Formats: sequence, C-alpha cells, structure tokens
Amino acid sequence: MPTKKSASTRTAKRAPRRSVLSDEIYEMIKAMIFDHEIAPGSRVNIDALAVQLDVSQTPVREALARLESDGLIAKEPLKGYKATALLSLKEFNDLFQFRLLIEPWAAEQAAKIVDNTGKTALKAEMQSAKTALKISGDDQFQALTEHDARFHALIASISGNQSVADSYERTHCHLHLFRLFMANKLHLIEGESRAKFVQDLFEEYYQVGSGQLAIKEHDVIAKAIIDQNSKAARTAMHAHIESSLKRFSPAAQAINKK
Amino acid sequence: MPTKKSASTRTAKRAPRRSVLSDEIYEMIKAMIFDHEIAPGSRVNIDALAVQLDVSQTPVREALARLESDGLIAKEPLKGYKATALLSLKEFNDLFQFRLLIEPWAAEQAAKIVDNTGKTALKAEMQSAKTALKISGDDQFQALTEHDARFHALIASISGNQSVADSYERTHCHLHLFRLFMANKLHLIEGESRAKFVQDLFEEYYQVGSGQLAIKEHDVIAKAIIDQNSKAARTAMHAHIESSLKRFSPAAQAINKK
DNA sequence: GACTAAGTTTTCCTATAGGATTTTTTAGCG
DNA sequence: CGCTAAAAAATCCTATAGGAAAACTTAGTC
Repeated sequence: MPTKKSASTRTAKRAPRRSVLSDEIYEMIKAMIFDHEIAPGSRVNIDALAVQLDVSQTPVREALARLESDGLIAKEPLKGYKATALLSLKEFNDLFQFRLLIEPWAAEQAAKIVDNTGKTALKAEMQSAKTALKISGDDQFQALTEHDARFHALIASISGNQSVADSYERTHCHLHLFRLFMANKLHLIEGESRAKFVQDLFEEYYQVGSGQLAIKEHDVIAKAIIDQNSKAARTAMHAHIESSLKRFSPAAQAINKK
Repeated sequence: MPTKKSASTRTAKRAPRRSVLSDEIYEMIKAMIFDHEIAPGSRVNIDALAVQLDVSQTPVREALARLESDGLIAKEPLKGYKATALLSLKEFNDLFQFRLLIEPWAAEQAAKIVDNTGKTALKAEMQSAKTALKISGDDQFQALTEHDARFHALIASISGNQSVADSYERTHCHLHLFRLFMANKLHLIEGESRAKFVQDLFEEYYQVGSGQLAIKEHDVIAKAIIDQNSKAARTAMHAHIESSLKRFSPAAQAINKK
C-alpha cells in the first residue's frame, strides 16, 4: 500500500501547523479540479477522497460543501458529488459578458480612489508578469495564468467595493478558463488531430501571442490606474476583456464543437 | 436527558422524506440568521446548534461551511464561527452600486430575449405582489420582501446569463436588507427613542410608502420586459434601484450612526 | 500590580457503526 | 429472447463518542 508511507510523512509534517485542515483540504480538492486530477463531470467519491488525502470524511465534507457553493462541484442528493462540466460555449460567453459589466467599472473606480499602497501593489504585480515572461515552457503558462488571476482580483479589490470584489472572486473565472485550456492541452477532447490543432492554437494564441499581448494590455490598464486616469482605465479594461474573449474563444469552441 | 424523546419523534417523522437533511439545516440556520435568532456578530457554537436543531454535528458543519461561502457567517480558525455583522453604511452603498452594474443590464437583456414562459412568470409574480398588498401587518412586510427577492431573481434568470444570475443570487442582497430592517424593528439598536424613530421610518417608507411605490416600479419594469422594450426596461430598473437606495438609506444610517 | 504557569474550556478532528437509497445483479416468467 | 421484479451490493448520509491542540481562565509568585 503506497498510501501508508505518504500517510506517515504527511502526519509528521502536519504536526507543527495543525491549524485548519479543513481549509487545506478545500484548497487541495480545488487544485485537483484545477488540473483535471478530478475530471470534469466525473463522480467524486467521498470515502475514496478521504482515504486518498489521508484524512477523515469530516473535512472532506466541509470542503465539498464549500466547493458546491462555489459552483465547482455539484451535489446530487443521495447520489453524491460530481465535478461540474467544463464551460459550454454559451457559459463561456456569459462569463465574459459578466466581466464586462463588472471589471471596466472596477478599473475606473480603482483609478479614482487608488492610494500609494494600491499603486505599489500594481507595480509589483506587473513586475511579476515581466518575470513570468522570461520563464519558458509549461511553467510560463502557469505563471502567466496566476498573474492574470491576481491582476484582475487586485483591481477589483482596489476599487474598494466589497460586493464587486467578492462577486468577481466567486465567479472563479480564471479557474474555469484554465480548466478549459488544460482539457485541450491534456488531449482530453476526442480526436488526436483536433487535439493537435488546439494545442497549436494554444501555443500560438496564449503562450507566445496572447501572453505577451495580455501583459501589454495589463500594462496599459495599470498605468491608467496609477495615473488616476479613470476613463482610460475603463476603456483599457473593456478592450482587454474583449481582446481576451477573442483569444480564448478558439479553445472554448474546440471543446464544444466536439 | 431530554434529547432522547425528541430524537425518537424526529426519527419517526423523518422516515418519509429523509432526503437531504444537510440542506434543510442550511436553510434553517439561514432563517435563524435572517430573523436575528442568531444575532449579528454573535458566536455560533457548533455543538449547541446541533443539540438545538436535534441533529448531529455533521450536517451542521456542512451547512456552516456553505454559509461561510455565502458570506453570512465568518469562520475564525480554531475559534469557531460567528454571524457576520450587519451591513455598514459603506457596504450598504457598495451593494447597491453592485446592483446598478448588474440589474439594469439584466432587465435590458431580459426584455430582448424573454419568451412566453418568462412573460407568464413575470405576470404571476406581479399578481402575487398585488395579493401581498392586501395583507396587513407583519405578514405584509414579509410577503413584500419575499416578492421583491423573487422578482429581482426572476429577471436575472430571464436575462439568460447564468454568471449574472448566480452572482446576483450569491450577494443575498435581500437577506442583508431584511436583516438591517429587522434590527431596527426588533429595537436592537440602542436608544429607545431612536428605535421608535426608525420604526416610524420603517412603517412610513417601506410598508405603506415604499411597499406600494416599489410595486409600482416593479410594474413598470415588468411591463417593459413583457413589451420587449429593452431600453425602457433598463432605465426603469436603474431608476428602481436608485429609488430603493433612497428609501432604504435611513434604516441603514440609523444602524450605523449609532 | 505584572508576569508566568497550571488547569479548564472550547474547538477541531477522527473513527466507526448503522440506517436509507440507489444501482446492479440475478432469478423468474411470458 | 426480452421484460419485470425481487434480492444483493455499493454508496451515501447520519449519529455518537472520544482524543488532541489551541485559547482562555485562574492562581501563584516576584
């Protein structure tokens, strides 16, 4: 049983900071959904998960309940939990429409009330983006995605409106987009030739093209906010989201065309 | 031990629809927060709650985990759960700003794509509002609040954008507003004279004045959507939210001025 | 009066047993 | 051979007791 050794090591490691196991499990399961360790639409056996993560059912149940609230896992009463499916093309477009309602306003507002702390945070985030561009391969993709998520969340936060920031966070849009791309990348869609096609798209649009393009667009937004030019911030954010939509669209369509 | 007898009665009663106790507990606890049975800011003892509701800790834990995701309860690691505080004046304004971003668009979109099912649902909801106006006393307040919540959720749903509808639902804005009012109503704010003052406001603005005014505004919105006049729907929704903000504002200020 | 230390309480987590429901399998009948 | 129905297995959900760690309280000492 391979579980046993890892169990003891984990137990030993857990001893110092026993703090909030339930939260750790939540993050772990979220990560498993994130990188398709739990496949979209697949059943999630609560017992098996508890055994696999080497904890009892209780923290797993709490984590799953929260993930259900997040919309990442669906609960069918008396049937169990299952990971939600990937975004349909409609849901994909809906998500971007939602972002268009929220984020341009957030950027505009951020530009109006940003303080030095906010400006410093924005500069730091853009610095991390530049660092990410120097990485190569899979790690770059990961780094760019994480930067993107942090950047947009940061602006929502700087806007000062808790309701807006919360609702943005709760859409987990970057998680959904990441899942969509990973499905392509992992050749999970049927047809090897299509998978290859999408893989190429992915490389061309995101890692090289979109990656740098997105960073440049981020730069424009960040500068507008730092300059406290609220109108420019709004239009830059609007343009960026529409531009993202176009770039991501092929991947979303590839999954859904099937 | 008093638990024993009630336990057996519950077991007997539960037999028919044993389905999803965890969800029932979730709704129960939400209701307890709703009507201040669990006071804002107060600690929520997980054991006590389980005993009180006469279930085990497991479903209570799941419910609390979900309520935390909802933002209705906060979890302090290793300290326990506590009900979130009432909306501050800033949060109150933020919430309405958020609604201004989402709902006018939802109304506009709803007017564009509404089908017969949607029109029927809207008409039925407006009918229930008219019925609510005929009730008197506390029940009317309850009925009007529930109509209001359903009406806005319905339009978000008719808009056809799942992301928008979900994010609106998750703000639980009517729940927050209701809590705010109940705090006034229950004289939970300090100072009997102020409580009386707010009580009057409450009666004047909501039950008689706002209640009917809000219904009239709803009527305008509903008609615009049914007529598929998208521009009118948008502006009517915008006006309604700003009008609500003005009406609710005194209650929010009363709590926060303290 | 302030600080340290032991004791108490609270909270979180584990473990396991058992009841209920769905799904699968098997048997019987037309 | 195909369909219905009952039995078995798997799965989910709940209940309860108890142990470990942290936080809080209390007492004692300088």
